[in-house]
Amino acid sequence: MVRRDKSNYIIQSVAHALDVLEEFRGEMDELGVTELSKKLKLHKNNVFRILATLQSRNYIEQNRTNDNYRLGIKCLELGQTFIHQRGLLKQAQPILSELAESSAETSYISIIRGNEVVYLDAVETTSTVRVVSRVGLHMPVHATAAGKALIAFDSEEELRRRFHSELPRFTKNTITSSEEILNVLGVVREKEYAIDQEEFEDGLCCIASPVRDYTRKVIAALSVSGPAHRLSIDRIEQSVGPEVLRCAKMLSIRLGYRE
Amino acid sequence: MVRRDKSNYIIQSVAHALDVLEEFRGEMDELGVTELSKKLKLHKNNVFRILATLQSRNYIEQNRTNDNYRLGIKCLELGQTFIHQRGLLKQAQPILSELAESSAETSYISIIRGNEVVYLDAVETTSTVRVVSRVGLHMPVHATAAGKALIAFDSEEELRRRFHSELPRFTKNTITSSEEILNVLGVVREKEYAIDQEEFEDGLCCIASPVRDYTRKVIAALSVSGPAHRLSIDRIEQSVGPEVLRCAKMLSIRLGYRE
DNA sequence: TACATATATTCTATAACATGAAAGCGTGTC
DNA sequence: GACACGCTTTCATGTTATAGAATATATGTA
Repeated sequence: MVRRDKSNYIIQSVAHALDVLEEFRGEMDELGVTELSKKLKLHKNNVFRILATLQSRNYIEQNRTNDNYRLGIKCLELGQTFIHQRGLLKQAQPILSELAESSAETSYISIIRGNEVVYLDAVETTSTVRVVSRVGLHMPVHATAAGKALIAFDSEEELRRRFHSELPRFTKNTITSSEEILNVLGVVREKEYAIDQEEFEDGLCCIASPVRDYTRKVIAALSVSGPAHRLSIDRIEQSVGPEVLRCAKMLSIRLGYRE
Repeated sequence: MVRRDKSNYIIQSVAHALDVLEEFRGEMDELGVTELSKKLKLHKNNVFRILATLQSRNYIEQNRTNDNYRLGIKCLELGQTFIHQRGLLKQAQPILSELAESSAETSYISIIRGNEVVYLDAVETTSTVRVVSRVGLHMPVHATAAGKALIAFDSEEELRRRFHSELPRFTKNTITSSEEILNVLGVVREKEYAIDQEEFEDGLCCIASPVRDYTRKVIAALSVSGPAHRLSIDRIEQSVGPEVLRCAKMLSIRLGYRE
């Protein structure tokens, strides 16, 4: 079906009401009927009735001393509902499942706390060889894919502040040079996903991609981890890497991110 | 005039739209047209058109994979606007009072709008020599302490975009060189408070400190202003500056800021 | 494959109601 | 007191929101 544009179905009176509501976004937090009427080219009686309707639901309230109108508490509640419903873990759940299935590895959602990655949730792989779950663990930023994805888009100043000396080693693959990690992060920024090839734990590889929200900032990392023998460079670059990136972008959109 | 109850002026179609919007408050974050139609006893076509209208303004968005609808980013923005317009002033009130008392000068809370500082509220000094209140006034960012505090933490790119040519002069002390203002802002970032020494108005000095909220961004400036003869450099650096900073930090915490 | 079901979307005509015009009321200023 | 201004109230009509039905698509089942 070729869908008609939804603008064909707009209800004019509702749109006018939204016009009124949106006038309160400006620098003036209190507005009068006449002022709104002039700004919106609506008759005063119309503005009054729209305000009365919005006021009846507490989206708008009236300052009794000067008769001006301002936003009401319902606006705050609506915003809080948005935040609640669009919460990270809730929105991540279906995407973690999808990623675990499509990659056949364990998927994770993690955040940054100081210099550590915190794994918040996971969906296990169905493969026969499993790795130990990381949920609840704190891990070093520089030696994990999730950590790299979480910080890759920080400012250069912030990154230099974070990496100014030799980094702790965990395996023979761990990157311990600040200079080298900064280079790797440049690659992460280009590819939009990060890799950990047995840098934190022998035999374990991870791929992670940044997740953003309505603030447009990286707020989490979506990642997949599995044994090195299953996660070859080929498989990472041809299949799992782009899949993690795709899922991370999907999650970002669900969290209100707009490119 | 005995005012009639405003329920006499409610616009039914707008009320229906608000009914639809409010159905998204529950645990179900995604809802379909038919479900909403049944819950609200509105015809499906009506619900569809209301959703289309709300969607055109981003109060509602549609999940493309399952055709369900959910709250859109505008709800968050509306909530944020409410917080901005109502939360700040309410939380600032007691701190303005405290600061006016401890500094024995007039305290202000102000925000930035474009290239101007807007003074939202003030608590007067109890000193015998008073200055004219600035509440409601718009003033140039570069020539006021509040303006400097509001922009000091913008990115260098943003600051260079803002200050790229000669700045307007108000007094013999006004900083008119873009290069110099950028240097001064560096000092503001170090001290976490800004000074205006008769730069906008002869005989008037101000000290301002940035106020942040849960977004971790600078959203307002807390300031003190008084006559130059009372606000010596010594007094500013030894007493009033740190006091303004302390109060600004207190207000930041009240607004949800966490270091 | 055919059929049933469910849902979002599309179309249309009419009567309901949103709009526009004007009047009323309260407050402030000269 | 006269006038200006802004919010609120009243009323009639014509615009448009509503109600009813149809359409298109996807999914599930036999």
